[in-house]
Amino acid sequence: MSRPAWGRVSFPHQQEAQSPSDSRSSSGTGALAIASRAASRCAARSAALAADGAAASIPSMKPLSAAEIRERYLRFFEERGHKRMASDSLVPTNDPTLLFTGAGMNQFKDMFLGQGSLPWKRVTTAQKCLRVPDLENVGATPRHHTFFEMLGNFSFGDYFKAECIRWEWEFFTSALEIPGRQLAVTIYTDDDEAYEIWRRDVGVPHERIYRFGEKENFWPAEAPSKGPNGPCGPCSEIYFDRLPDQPPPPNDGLDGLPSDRFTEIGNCVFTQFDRRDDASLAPLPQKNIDVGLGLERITAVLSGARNNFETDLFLPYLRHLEAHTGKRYGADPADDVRMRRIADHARAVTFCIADGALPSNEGRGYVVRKILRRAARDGYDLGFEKPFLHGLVDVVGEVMGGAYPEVREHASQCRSVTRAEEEGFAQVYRQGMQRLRTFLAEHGAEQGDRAGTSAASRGQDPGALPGSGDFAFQLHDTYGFPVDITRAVLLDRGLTLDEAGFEAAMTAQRDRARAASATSDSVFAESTAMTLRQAGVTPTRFVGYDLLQVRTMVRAILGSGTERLREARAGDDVRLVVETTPFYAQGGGQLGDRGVAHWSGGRAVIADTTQLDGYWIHAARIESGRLAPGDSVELTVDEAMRRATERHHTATHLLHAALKHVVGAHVSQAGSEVGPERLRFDYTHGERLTEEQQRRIEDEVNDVILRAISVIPAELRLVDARAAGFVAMFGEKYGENVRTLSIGDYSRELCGGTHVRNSGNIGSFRIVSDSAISAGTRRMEAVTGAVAIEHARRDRAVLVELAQRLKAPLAEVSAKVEALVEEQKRLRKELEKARAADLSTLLAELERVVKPIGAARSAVLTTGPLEGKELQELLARARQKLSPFAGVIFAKADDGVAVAVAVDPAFHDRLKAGDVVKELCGLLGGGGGGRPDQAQGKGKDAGRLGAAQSRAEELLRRLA
RNA sequence: GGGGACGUAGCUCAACUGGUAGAGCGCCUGGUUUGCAACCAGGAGGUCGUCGGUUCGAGUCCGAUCGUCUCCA
Repeated sequence: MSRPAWGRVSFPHQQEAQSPSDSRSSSGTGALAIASRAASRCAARSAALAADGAAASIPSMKPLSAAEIRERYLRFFEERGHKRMASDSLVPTNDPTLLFTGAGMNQFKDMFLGQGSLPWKRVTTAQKCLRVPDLENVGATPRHHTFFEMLGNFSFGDYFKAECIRWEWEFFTSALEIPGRQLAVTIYTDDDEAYEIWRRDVGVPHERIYRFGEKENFWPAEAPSKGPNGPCGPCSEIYFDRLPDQPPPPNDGLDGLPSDRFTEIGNCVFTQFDRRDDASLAPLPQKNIDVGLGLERITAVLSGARNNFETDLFLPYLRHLEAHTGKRYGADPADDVRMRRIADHARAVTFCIADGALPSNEGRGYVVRKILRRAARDGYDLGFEKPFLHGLVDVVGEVMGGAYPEVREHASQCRSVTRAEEEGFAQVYRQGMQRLRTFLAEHGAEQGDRAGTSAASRGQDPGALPGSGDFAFQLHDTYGFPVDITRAVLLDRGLTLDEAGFEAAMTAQRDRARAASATSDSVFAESTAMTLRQAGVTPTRFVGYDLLQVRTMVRAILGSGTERLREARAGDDVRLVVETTPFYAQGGGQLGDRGVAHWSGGRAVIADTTQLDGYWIHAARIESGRLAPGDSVELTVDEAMRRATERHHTATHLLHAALKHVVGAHVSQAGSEVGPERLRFDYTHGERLTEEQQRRIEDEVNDVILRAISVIPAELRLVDARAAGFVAMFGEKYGENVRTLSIGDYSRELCGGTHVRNSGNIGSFRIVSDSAISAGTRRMEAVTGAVAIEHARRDRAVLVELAQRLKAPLAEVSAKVEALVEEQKRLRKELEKARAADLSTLLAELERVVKPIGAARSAVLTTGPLEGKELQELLARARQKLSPFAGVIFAKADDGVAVAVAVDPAFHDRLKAGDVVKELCGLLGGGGGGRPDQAQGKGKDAGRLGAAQSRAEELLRRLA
């Protein structure tokens, strides 16, 4: 786990207050109102939080907007030689071990190991981060968030403690003008170097420098004693002191302090050791600095707010909620918690969706869903009756869009996805309530006082409704119905939940999951890219925008793992890394190029190309000869494949634009895959396209193709591209410089793929299919160029074959089929009628052979082939007409004899239809069975029919 | 990564331990009616997600697969 520069609160006294008990006072009766009680337990925390408000104002400090603080920070470090880099996406691309970006340093992991490819040794960022472990605390405490921003400055083997500490101090005291007397710092137990710098260089008084152990002031926490191995180091935190005039507490006595005096506003991590297997801490050759400051906290401190939410970062959400619910923030502590939580979650969800993490039922999508639903419930409790969360997307855009343009660019996507999720949750909620009501009705909930005696004897909560723990778990686990709602509904009927049972089921589930997942929690996992860098291989130069063939040198040959090979021979499957390549590596939805490599005495086929952090990886099979690093090779891209892919890729851009025109501006891309055979385009839209819409889209795209418009790529700085109105593809990540693609004024998008030079090269465009892939998302597949012609040809072949079979001209195929279907229906009806008539005949025959045996009217009849269904029908009619009936029917067919038996319930003490069938079918070499009143089976040996018939007569005589 | 549930008519869902696939709403036809989900009679509509297996017989049991929902990590 990466310990955050900004982690869980690390001052020992900073545990947030917890209210010990539930509140039961509310008397809401509506289902949703009931749920609100669960939230009210947060009220006490919230009240405690309000109480400390008075101490917070700092007249000497300027209130600064969050945007201003962010900008001052980045500028401050730019002025000190740092490269200002953009925030990494919330979804880490090259790191499958992480669900979300949770700290500023994530994108620089390789740099910290001295193996990164960035040309800078100092960088600064404002990083969007998401963390979910404290989901339930959000809103109830002053400083918990899911989504937050971390301001960071980093040194990769460049400056170290002295500069770092001085600069942080200078930033706070000069750039933000926080009086030095209002700051306190912490250091790691024996980090005297840091102490000296704080004490001497900066001048912090001794009593304001606190020493803590490895749990609080080491990264990763407790690494010296517990690991993991690898880079680690002490850290030093900076705290804001709200009561600077009171004497600082002694180091030992900090536990007893009130929690609201000190707020952590910065953490400097000094990565200087390499922990080894024997728990020794060896000095690292390259010492790093990783500083993180929480923007939300600093904003709160500087604006004198009593908590992070009452700042310009969050107030717009609270006002929006006030306006739409009629409730006033500050009027009711429980509602305040809800409003704060909604504000936090609205930001989190919007940023996640904008970065391509859509709500779903697994992985990171599930986390997004969980956050979104948490907020949806708070909304219900606040009084919203309809989906409302999507209305906050625009607020996120207003507050954050300046620093993070993606939330504005993808606003319509965020709105529609959020709305669909809200509706999905409403559904889950309704169904859960229904199930719960049924359960309560079946368990005598109306006699609540009776419950619990047996529960107590099993060691469960006395008074708990038996079985309610398991049921609540089932509701939660299988149907997603929140347990606190279940609890509240029970309370409303004077019942309590079997908490012990619920916990047990929950624990079992957790244990199962834990046992099953053996995730490595190493922050610095081995990677192919790192192996290559360690070996001194330079990143690949890509020239494929202009060239399809180059002569170059092999730099590395990799086997299946990360190991490097000295040589590859005929038959080997390897991965080649070369100096310069014309092969496009899979990315931006476009598949990697295929082709061949030639060298003197050998040849390899390249089946796919991918990219890893600047290295182009060519998946190759050696066909002949030998190849070793250092050899010269000629690489040739399969041109037909590349050109076909380009046609599909450029067409994808046209399709995107056409969809927006025809279907609506809310449509945006949700993924795409472009290859030589077809293009696949996923987009957000709630309902199926009409034939008419599909036709118009096809027409529009083909129209642009016919107009033969130049397709113009260009390389721009990202900021300039955005300013020029180029649309960023949803869910994609971009570097400093981006490639843009213009197709006249028809389409302007950011795109690093390869394209045709003129829209006319696409040839033609045909939609192949359009279907739903999940709620709110559809997938369209289309083909272009020769493939489109091929498709048309295939369709025509089907038509021609159809016409031949129908012996009709092409134009009349449809009418002919319709006539055939009609005919078939008519025949089927006629057949049914005929069979019904047949059955009537058979029934009449049955009546003729029926004879009384005892009280029963019984018969044994042998007929021609009958279907099982017809036999059943015949017997059913016989039972109705000849009641009380008992009889056997043998239906002879080519493959055996079907046997059906009916016995009126009045005779079941003597004869059961199932038994009769079993015996008769046994005689006939088959099997069968059924209910006592009616049964059927089949025998394969028709030759023994006579024996079976007489046995049947014999059995029926038991009724006498 | 590991669990659980569900896929049946246009929609919402039934079908006991395997034994003739149903209801309500909607739709069509005819009639009656004309103020808030109108009524009566008749009718159409289903490869029971897909593939394979067990069985005399599979919507039902077993396996695989696709999809949806949900929980845990």
